[in-house]
Amino acid sequence: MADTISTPTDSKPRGRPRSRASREAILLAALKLLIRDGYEKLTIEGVAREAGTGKSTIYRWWDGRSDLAVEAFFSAIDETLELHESGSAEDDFRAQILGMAGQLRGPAGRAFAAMLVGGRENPAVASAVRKRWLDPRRDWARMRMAWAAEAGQLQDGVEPRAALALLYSPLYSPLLFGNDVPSDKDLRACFDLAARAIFRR
Amino acid sequence: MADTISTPTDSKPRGRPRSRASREAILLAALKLLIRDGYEKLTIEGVAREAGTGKSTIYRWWDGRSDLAVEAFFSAIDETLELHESGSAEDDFRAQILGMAGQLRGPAGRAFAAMLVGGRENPAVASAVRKRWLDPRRDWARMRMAWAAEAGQLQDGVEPRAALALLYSPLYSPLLFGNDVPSDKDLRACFDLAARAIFRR
DNA sequence: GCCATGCGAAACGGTACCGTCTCGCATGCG
DNA sequence: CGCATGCGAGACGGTACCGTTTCGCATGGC
Repeated sequence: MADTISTPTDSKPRGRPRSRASREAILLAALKLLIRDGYEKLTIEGVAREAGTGKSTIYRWWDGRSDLAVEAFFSAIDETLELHESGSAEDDFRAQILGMAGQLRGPAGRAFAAMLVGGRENPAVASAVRKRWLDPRRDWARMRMAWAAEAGQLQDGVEPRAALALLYSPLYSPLLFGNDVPSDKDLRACFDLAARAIFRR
Repeated sequence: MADTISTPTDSKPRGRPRSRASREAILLAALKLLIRDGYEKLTIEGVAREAGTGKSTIYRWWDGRSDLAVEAFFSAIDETLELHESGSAEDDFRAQILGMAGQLRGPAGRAFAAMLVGGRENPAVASAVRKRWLDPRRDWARMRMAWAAEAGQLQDGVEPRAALALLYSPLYSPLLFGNDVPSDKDLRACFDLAARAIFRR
C-alpha cells in the first residue's frame, strides 16, 4: 500500500482504460441539453440518452448534474484571461469587453446564462462560474480602473463603480432576456458612447 | 339558453361564491415559491401545500402553472406606466428608469427575472412579461429618444439604439447575477454618467 | 491466458408531481 | 328548506428521473 502512495505520478492503470469517446460524448450532450433546456431540466438520464452511453458511466466519473454541468460549461468556454495593459485605459477596456463577448458568443453564452440563473438548486453551479470566470475578469477591471483613476485618465467626478457598471452592463443585460451577447458593432457603439463620459482623451 | 346569453353582466352566481381568501392565498404562495425556487420548480402541489388549499381549487381557476405564474407575477408588480414628458429628455429618462427600478425592487424583481429566464418550457410566460410590462416601456423609450433626437437634444453622433442600451442596461444586468435591482443612488450614478455622453445640456 | 477495470443495457425501489376524480362538508341564493 | 356551486382532502394511475446494482461483453497490461 505504501508504494502505491509513494509514486505520485502513478501511470499504471490496470484494467480497461477510460473511454475518451464516451467522455466527450457525455460532455457534449450535457452542453447541448444545458443550452436547449436550461440547467434545471438537465438530467442524467437525458444526457445518457443523448450521448448514447449508460448512466453508470456518468455516475462513475461525475458526482451528479451540478458537477457535470460545470465541467461541460468550462469545456466549451474559452477561459483565456487576456490582460490588456497598454497605456490607454480606454483601449484596454475595449479590448477586454470585446474579448469577453467573443468568449460568450454562441453556445457558451447561452450556457453561461443558464448556469448563472438556474443554479438555485445547487449554488455551487452559479458560484463555479463566478469564481472561475467572472471574478478574475471583474478583479482585473477594478484594478485597471483604479490604475486609470490614479493616472488621471478619468474625467472629473467619475465614480469607478458606476463607470464599470456602465461599461460592462450592455454586454450582460441581453442574456437576461434570452438574447445572445451583442454583436461587436453594437458593443462598440455602446462602449464608445460610455467612454465619452468616462475617459479623458 | 337564450336568456343566459342575453344578459352580458349576469350577476346571479347560484352556488357558493368563490373564496377570496383562497384566491389570495394561492397567488401569494405562487409568488413566494416563484421567487424562492424559480419558475421551473414552481409546482401546483407545492402551491397548494404552501397556500393550504386543495389542488382542485387551483385547477378549477387556472389552466396550469404558466397561467398561475403570470397572474401571481402581475398581482405583485406595479404596472403603472408613467409617461414623463417634460421638455428635458434627460429628466424624462431619469424619471422613467428610477420609476421602473421602484417597480422591480424587492420580490417583484426576483419574480421578474425568474419569469424571463425560466420561461423556456412555456414561452407564454416570458412573452407575457414582455408584452405586458417590457414592451410598453421599451416603446415609450424609443419614441422619447426619437423625439429627443429630432429636437436636437442629443450630442453629435449618438446612435439612439446604443444610447438606450447604455441607459437601461445597468438596471437589468444585476438581475442576471441573482442580485436585486440597483439602489437609486447607484442607478443615478450610472445614469448621470451615461447622460454626460448622450444629452446636450 | 489471466485479470482488473470500463463499458452499455437494463432492472430496481424510491420520490415527486402530473391532471383527474370522488367524497363530504361549507356557503349562499331563492 | 332545497339546490347549486366552491371548498379541502386525498386517492388514483401515469410519467419522469433519481442513484444503485447486476449482467455480460470489451479492452488492455502482465
